[in-house]
Amino acid sequence: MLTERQLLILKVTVDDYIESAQPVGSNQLSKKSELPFSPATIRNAMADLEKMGFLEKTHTSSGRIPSQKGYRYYVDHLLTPRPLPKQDILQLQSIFDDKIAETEEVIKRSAMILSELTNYTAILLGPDVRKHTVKRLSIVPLGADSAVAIIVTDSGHVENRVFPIPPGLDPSDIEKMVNILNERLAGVSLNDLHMRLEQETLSIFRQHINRYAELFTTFRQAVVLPHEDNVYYAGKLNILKQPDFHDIHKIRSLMDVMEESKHIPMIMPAGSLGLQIRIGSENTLSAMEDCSVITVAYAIGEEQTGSIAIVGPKRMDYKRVVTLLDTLSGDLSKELTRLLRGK
Amino acid sequence: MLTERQLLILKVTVDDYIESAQPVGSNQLSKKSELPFSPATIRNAMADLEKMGFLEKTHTSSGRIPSQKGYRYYVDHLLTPRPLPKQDILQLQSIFDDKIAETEEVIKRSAMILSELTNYTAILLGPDVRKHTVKRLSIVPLGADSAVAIIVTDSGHVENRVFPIPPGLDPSDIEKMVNILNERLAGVSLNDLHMRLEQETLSIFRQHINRYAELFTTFRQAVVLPHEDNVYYAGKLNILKQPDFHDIHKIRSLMDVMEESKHIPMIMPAGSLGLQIRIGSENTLSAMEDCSVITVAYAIGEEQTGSIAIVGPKRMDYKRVVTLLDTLSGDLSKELTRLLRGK
DNA sequence: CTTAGCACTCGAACCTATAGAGTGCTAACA
DNA sequence: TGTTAGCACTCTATAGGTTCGAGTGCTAAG
Repeated sequence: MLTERQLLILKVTVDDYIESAQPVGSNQLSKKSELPFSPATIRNAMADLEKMGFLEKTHTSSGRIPSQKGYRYYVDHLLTPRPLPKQDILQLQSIFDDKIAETEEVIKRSAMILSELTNYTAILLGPDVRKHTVKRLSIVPLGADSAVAIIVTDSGHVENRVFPIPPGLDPSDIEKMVNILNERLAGVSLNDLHMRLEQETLSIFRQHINRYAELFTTFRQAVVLPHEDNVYYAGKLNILKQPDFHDIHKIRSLMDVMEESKHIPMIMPAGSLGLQIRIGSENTLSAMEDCSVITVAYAIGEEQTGSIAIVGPKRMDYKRVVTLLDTLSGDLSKELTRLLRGK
Repeated sequence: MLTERQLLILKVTVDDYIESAQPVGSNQLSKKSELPFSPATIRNAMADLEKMGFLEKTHTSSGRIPSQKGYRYYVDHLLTPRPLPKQDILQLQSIFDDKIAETEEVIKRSAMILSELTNYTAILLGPDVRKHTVKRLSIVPLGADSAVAIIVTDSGHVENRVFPIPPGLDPSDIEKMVNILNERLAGVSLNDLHMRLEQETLSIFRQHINRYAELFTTFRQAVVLPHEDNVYYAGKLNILKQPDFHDIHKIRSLMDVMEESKHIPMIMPAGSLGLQIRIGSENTLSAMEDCSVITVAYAIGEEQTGSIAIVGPKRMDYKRVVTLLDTLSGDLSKELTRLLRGK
């Protein structure tokens, strides 16, 4: 068990290291007014903390830095959230200042502001497009042999894809097809669209449309969404500002991993409610073993969710980021739900 | 005037430095079979080349590296284009392998392949969306108070934006409006859209639609396109592979500049036909003074153009990149024009 | 005109000494 | 008994010195 004093010293050590990025020594600490002890006393306590695995030395006679376990304890027990400075609150609220009507636009702005406020990298995951439902389908012919298929969802999101149409097709057939599609598929989620397309409309096409087979096949291919996940990054270059990252190779593999959208689920695991902090090797990806990631979910209405992640060095300003994310996730949920309801 | 031998030695020196990234010495060069001279002879020639400003020394007793003037001369007079290896040609052609119908998709893939083939950063500028013409306008109401405006262009590009609609508006009015818009504005370029909207449709709205003013105002705001230029990047992280860039601050300001789309016109000036090479400080942006940029334009049909840029170190493999860009720009023009014609 | 020879220069790598920050331990102190 | 002063010790970072090697410029011989 840790004594009061040890706790205090652990906290101050971590705080100091977070701020200075330099190993912390007992002399330095003894100068702080929170710690009215002599360097020797602090040394003893730090030695204990090291024995227990909360602190580490970079070499025999250096000051100490928090270990992974040290950060973990700090985050779990020593984080005294402090209200955000007004300046920050104002800036967070500026996200919603202009009356933006688009979910995606709001999310993009959130990412930007967040990366500016933290100086870390912000990754925002929008709500899963596949849960959106079809509001309107349309097909706009572009010329003799191609057309663009457009799907508008209830959220105002628009998916579109150009696809080839069989040559010599009667334009009125396309019109018929669009009507049937809208009649049958309005309200279907994008996820089910592909399946329902066959179930509900194929037989009707067969009855009403000449040469339905070719048209149907190419259209179906167009609406299989190899949609990019809607991930928004901001402040990718902020990593380069951190003194913790000096090794170009590490930076590269880190940036590589973050760009690659297939790694997103590893960085911000879905389905976790509330705020999550992963420190160093607690991250699944080895390229991120020197990083900490803080994630939080937000909600849009009752069903849809998105998530926010901040990626920074292990030595990140947890206190500040946690408060920022807490606030933003609340605001974002409120605002986006309001937007959704309006529709 | 330069002698034959000096030319040869300049060329080999630049070639060697491009390959090795190390200052080139006379001993090293004398071992090459292209240069059957003694080190002393080569030394004399190199001393001359230095006096004339084509080569530089990093310090008194070091080997030499090409100066800006040296690169310029090399590029202007000593570049002997060499046919592309089959491997590269195959990979370039793989861009058009799948029958992709979308211009944007083709451009994206080109950027990717190009950055892979060169190991530099590729920036591709798509054709100016503002020159595309309206194929179909539509408005899809999302609920009581908002709707999404959709513009499909002749190229198959889709612009969309959510905008608020006045509460209590008659849905049939929207339908009327869409009909009028399509009747009057089909074929208008996106650039002129805003102007023509007022000229051609406002008076008609006045006659046919109740409360046209509010609807018109918000709709007009929606179709003012603060469209992102369609710029596609690939291989942004390739800079980190170059041994020339070790200073994290320089890397950061370079990456910063490249991300910011407002700098794009500075990086790849429009309106230049043919292939352009800018070396070091020939670039307008000071963040790019250690880079070379090679740009080339491509055409889509008779009117539209886009451009391709490769950003790498001054010590870039000009020969290879020039050939690659020449080939790709031709292929791209052909393929995209074909795509356009089909519509 | 070319080249061999040679003295010279400079950076990179390595060693050494020193200063300074920090530690652990012991003994004195309240 | 817990706290602190004192002290020897450790290790890094820095600066200075030496050596090695690659490269140069110049001169004189071929």
